[in-house]
Amino acid sequence: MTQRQELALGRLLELVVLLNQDMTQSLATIDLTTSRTTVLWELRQRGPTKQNVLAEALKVSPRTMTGLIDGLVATGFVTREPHPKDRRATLVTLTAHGEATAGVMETDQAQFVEILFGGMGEARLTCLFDGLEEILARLRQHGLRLPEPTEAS
Amino acid sequence: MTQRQELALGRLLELVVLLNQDMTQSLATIDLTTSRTTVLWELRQRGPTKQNVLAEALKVSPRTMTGLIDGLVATGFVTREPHPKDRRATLVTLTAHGEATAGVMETDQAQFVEILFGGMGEARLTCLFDGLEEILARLRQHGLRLPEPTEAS
DNA sequence: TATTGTTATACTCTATAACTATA
DNA sequence: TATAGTTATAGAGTATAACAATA
Repeated sequence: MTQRQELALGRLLELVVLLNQDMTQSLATIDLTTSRTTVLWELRQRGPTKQNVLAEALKVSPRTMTGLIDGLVATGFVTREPHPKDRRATLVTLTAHGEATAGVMETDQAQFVEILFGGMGEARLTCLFDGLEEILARLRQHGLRLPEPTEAS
Repeated sequence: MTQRQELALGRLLELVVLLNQDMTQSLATIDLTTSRTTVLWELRQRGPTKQNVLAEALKVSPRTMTGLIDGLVATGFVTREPHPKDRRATLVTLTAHGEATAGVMETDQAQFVEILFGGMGEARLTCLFDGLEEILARLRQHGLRLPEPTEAS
């Protein structure tokens, strides 16, 4: 492990932390959490959706999805509607507020991109992008896992 | 917002998610969480430390630190020792197991670096690093925040 | 019998407020 | 009076298991 590689990992982790913090904070100001926002995002793409489908999309248990929807209903982003063909199921549906919020998030994303990459040279952007791609590929190749923790103690 | 910028943000967020998942999973196999691991890391640098110092280091409330230490005590990574000069305070101290684990994590980090950057060309590594630095600088400049969420609904 | 979503239970991270022991 | 850490309480995300209603 060269020192430059170690530094690069440091920057990467720093970025992970910062991006998480920023997103969490910003979303909190509009009564959202990252998990609930992901649900909103899915609903925007899919339209009214069954809970189990959402649970699979987020790779989360059905029970956890119940909780997320509970929160979104309580804060007025979605409603639970009866499924027209299957009385066991409910269709989670965006409210007007939910739609509006999801729409605004697209604008915000554009502004965020501007902050991160605005005015960054073509060459550097390409290079950064390719680097990220390569890291992602490597991570996926290794089964998306950190090295098996060498047994401690 | 160009399409390439949008793609770059996508990769960045993907990486954030993957790194978080991987770290969480790997740590779970040795009975740790990311928060508790951060405490371990601090203890390794600082030696026996008062809880309030740790709370400030993690930017977390004293109450939250109590919970984190409770967990680390229960799983055998640290002990609470009386502070020699201040009977109000406790000194959180790594056990042998805690020391060993913290040590192993350094090795793991090296392996992880190898996965991410091993054999990556000098030029690309430099470029990636510089790109990350630039993004971090931009984020910091903008007060570590996403754009003020344009009022929804 | 299989599926959908719930209740029941549990663990983690997070916070504020009130309180105890000590400085 | 101020500080260190606790109990009390609360909300959010996560999970498994048991169960009701429906397919």
